[in-house]
Amino acid sequence: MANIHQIAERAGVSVATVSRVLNNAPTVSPKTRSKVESAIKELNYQPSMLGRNLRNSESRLILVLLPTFSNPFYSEIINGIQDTVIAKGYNILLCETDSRPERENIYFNMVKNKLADGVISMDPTINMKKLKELAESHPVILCSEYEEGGCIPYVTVDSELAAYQAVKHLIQLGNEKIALINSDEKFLYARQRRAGFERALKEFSLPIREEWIYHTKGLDFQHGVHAMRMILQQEEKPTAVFAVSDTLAIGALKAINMELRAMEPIAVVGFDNISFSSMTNPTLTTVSQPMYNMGCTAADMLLNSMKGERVENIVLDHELIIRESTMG
Amino acid sequence: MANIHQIAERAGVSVATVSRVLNNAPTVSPKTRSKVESAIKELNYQPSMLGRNLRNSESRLILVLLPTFSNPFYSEIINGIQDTVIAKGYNILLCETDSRPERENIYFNMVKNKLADGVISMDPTINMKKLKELAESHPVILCSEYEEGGCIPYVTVDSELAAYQAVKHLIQLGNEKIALINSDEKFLYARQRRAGFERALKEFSLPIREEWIYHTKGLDFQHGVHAMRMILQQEEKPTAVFAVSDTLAIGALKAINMELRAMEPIAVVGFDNISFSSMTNPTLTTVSQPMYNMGCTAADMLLNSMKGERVENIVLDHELIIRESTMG
DNA sequence: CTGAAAGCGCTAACAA
DNA sequence: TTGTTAGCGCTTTCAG
Repeated sequence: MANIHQIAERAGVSVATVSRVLNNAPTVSPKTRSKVESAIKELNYQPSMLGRNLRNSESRLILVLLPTFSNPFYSEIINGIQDTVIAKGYNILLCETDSRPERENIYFNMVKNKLADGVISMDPTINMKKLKELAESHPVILCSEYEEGGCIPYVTVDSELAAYQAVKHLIQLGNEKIALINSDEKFLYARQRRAGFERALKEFSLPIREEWIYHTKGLDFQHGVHAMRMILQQEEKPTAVFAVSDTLAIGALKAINMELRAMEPIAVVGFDNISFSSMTNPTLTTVSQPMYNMGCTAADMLLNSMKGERVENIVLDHELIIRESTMG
Repeated sequence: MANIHQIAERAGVSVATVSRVLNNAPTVSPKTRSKVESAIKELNYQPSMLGRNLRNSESRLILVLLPTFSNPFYSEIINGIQDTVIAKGYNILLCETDSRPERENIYFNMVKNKLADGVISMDPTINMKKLKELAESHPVILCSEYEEGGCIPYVTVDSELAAYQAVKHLIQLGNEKIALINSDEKFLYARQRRAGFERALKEFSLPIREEWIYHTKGLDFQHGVHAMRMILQQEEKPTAVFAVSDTLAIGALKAINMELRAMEPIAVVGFDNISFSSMTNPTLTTVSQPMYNMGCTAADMLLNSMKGERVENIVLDHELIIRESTMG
């Protein structure tokens, strides 16, 4: 692969002029420009990103941290991020942390090492302390999961309100015995969704029964299946269940289908509106998060932050999508 | 952020010695090493990847091309790739082409520009001509979708055989009227799966009826729903359907559930064994592809190819997973 | 409008 | 065992 010197030689100009042509500098005469351009064509030259990046001290790479690829929730967000940054000449370095702390270090170093110009984290399991440290000297945006009162800008939805509305919907349908399938409450979203759940129950003077609250160890379908089974083992069974993730809700639906064919149906509400949620039987009532838009927003915020602008936190709108799983 | 000169100065050594410590060269005395190491600690130094990459003329980044994030099939493969390359000190640059040719160019240039050291393509829509051109001078591996008789090494499964076995399973269950939901036959896997489908029918002297073969314009659930609806509009309805992707099969299942509650059940077989396929109602019989392993294998092949080794094509084993959708 | 030259941060050949 | 130095490929100031 040719380098800039060979182009300069071939075109009979200096490397500076080649560089100017490469960067569309206005101060190049048309004649010189075309000489350089033909040299570039003839030698099939591509400027090296490595050299350019070193000189400019930027990589034009955005690091995106996510806990796992297996939850489709993240796929949609990534779509939004990718479309947004590509339009600005950036690319994404996608990193699944798998909730493994040793991986975090690799990624944080990549940023410190200048291999990435900024970070979007969607990982609730991330080491906030380290991330905040990184954020002091590098652009960082939190997407979806965030930190209350923290100093890192975020884009998210109002989980508490969304959960409240979801549970209220169940109550208004006549359900008085409502279970909650939550994930680990070390995550902010889990605490918020639980708070919304409790607010709705309290508003209607319904008791909060701990035996109907189950905390899963993950968000896979199987965790939802297991949670629902545990809840169904209770002597008194709930008539409805709110799960904090569609994946859990879909697992719950499966467990209900398997174990309760002869019983009263149990209403189910999920959270996220992943594309599967309209393919289940029954289709799933769920809180729709604007995932694609959230990705775009996070990317815009990061790009602005990288330009040195101050960015504000953003809370996007959600929407309760009512489908068959709460229609008896 | 400090650079190597500052460390050298602080430690009272030359930059070469610092570099040696950084790269664990054996020819550094323990005393010097510890001087350098404390300087590194004190200044909180991280070597710049930009400088190192330029010097070494490598980026330690692997470009992974995939058509879309929304098919979970790819997520699993990516897991395998990521785990494998991270262990070798590489990272992945994940690129969704969305089947947009202009994006392809961006990515190909990244490789030519040295921003990526090698490519794993899982994108059936990729411009093979350009990819082959790239492969002449850069390491490239095809994963899942490949080219028969082409020169780019690949890892895949035997789609024809898998499809044959899947359809044979349907026939042995007593089905004689079997529909095929295929994607666009410009894709090799689609042609191969159709060939397997036809081989099974022929073996049992069953006619191939074009009105029961539907080609979708994509692999989303909705395409499966639509395809099944079209097939169900036929005067004579099939008793079973083979879909070349779980996403399509799940959509088909949905269409069947919606439109045929009172009718004979229609058996369905999918392809991929995505995790959602055990959550549907009924659970989906499907061909399991070793997705994680395929990702690991592709990554290993690429890494070897980057070392200059010759790599052989690999065909991994598949397995028919029999679930409720073919059990009446 | 163009060229010479410095330098981004690092590694490695060579010399000592 | 360590230091000096050239140079990876590029951009950009400064001088002309």
